[in-house]
Amino acid sequence: MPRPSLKPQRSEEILDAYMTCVARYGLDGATQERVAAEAGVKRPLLRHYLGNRDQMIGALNQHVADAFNNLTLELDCHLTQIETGDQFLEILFAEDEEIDPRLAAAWQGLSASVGDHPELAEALLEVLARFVAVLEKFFARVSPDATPERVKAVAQGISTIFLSLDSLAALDAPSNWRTELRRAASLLTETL
Amino acid sequence: MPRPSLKPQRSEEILDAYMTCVARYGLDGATQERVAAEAGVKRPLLRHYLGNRDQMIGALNQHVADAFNNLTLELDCHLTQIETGDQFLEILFAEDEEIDPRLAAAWQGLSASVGDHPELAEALLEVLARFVAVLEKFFARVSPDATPERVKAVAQGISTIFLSLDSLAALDAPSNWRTELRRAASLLTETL
DNA sequence: TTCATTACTGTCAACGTTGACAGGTAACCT
DNA sequence: AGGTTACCTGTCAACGTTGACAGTAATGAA
Repeated sequence: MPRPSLKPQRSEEILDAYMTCVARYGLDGATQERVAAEAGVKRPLLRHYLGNRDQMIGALNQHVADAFNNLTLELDCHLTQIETGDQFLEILFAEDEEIDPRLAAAWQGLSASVGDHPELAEALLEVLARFVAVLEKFFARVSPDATPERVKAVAQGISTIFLSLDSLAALDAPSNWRTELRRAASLLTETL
Repeated sequence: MPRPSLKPQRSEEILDAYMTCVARYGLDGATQERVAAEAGVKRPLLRHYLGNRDQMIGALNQHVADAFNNLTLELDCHLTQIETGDQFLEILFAEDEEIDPRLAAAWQGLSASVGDHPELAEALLEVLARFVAVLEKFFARVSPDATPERVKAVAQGISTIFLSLDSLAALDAPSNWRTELRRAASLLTETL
């Protein structure tokens, strides 16, 4: 019968290119032309697979949310084998790209466009909430004596620092800023 | 002789409207039409006073930098009369708009567009560096025993948290997130 | 009053982005 | 081999944003 559909793979590829562009240029700056170039396809294919712009944005939102949730799940998994805050930061701040650096940037790019696309807010919040929750769970385990409020605050603070890392990198900030932020995160963990 | 020039005032008004729009919609979303509407003038006037789009962006960058530097200076001034970290956080996290909430948002909006406008990066970094430096000076004074590295890290961490506050607000994050971030900042100060 | 200068408006052309679709090509199945 | 379906490209129209400029109104000085 028909030719086999590439829709799942192609959609994934395109959404990944889209995420890359959003991480780099923001949602408005991620034009279909750029996305197509990044994905190595012609522009009309974007429409073919993902529909019009609004649908593309919706799909991207889902894609970023899924990717972020995956990170959260993996992290959760890793953390079960870890006993100290510093080991945790070793993972979170690893330079070796174990954590996709586009994720935080894309998250920021989307959240910067909430003014024009209010429908994105909910998913972004939920994704972040899950991330924070995993951190919270971890800290509650390794620091059972800490009050829940402190644990919450530390988890929230480290999440915020984590999210801002890549936007600072985009500014070509001196590299010691990253290490100082890591130290700040470290200090937070030590308060537990 | 000539009709008196309104250039200084009008330019200021327009740039302020521009900052508002950038804080809300990002740089790309802040179209001349929106800025003009926000400022209550016709679009061609923007060009009349500020030139073409690139020049407008340059002027806006300067405007935001000036406004942020003013905040930094005021804060520096306030801090000379303050002796504890918590008093400081009281100012920084005040809900009563003592600190223009558009500032951090506009800063984020600009820094999100660095991919398309690399020339913005330098000013943004410098502005942030000054802010951090003021915090650093303050903490070094009230916690003279703390090591410079710790002071630096705390200042950097709190700055990052401060900058991210308004973008979370734009997401309609539950209000306790703000209080948790404040608590995180508070924990940071207590490590000194 | 008249003149010089600036404030402001109306309007159109140029450009980039998106939407839409016709038509060609490639793969799979019977 | 032929038919069916999906992949992919070329192309044009519509829309929004920006650039540009001519022309009018207002103000203060000579």
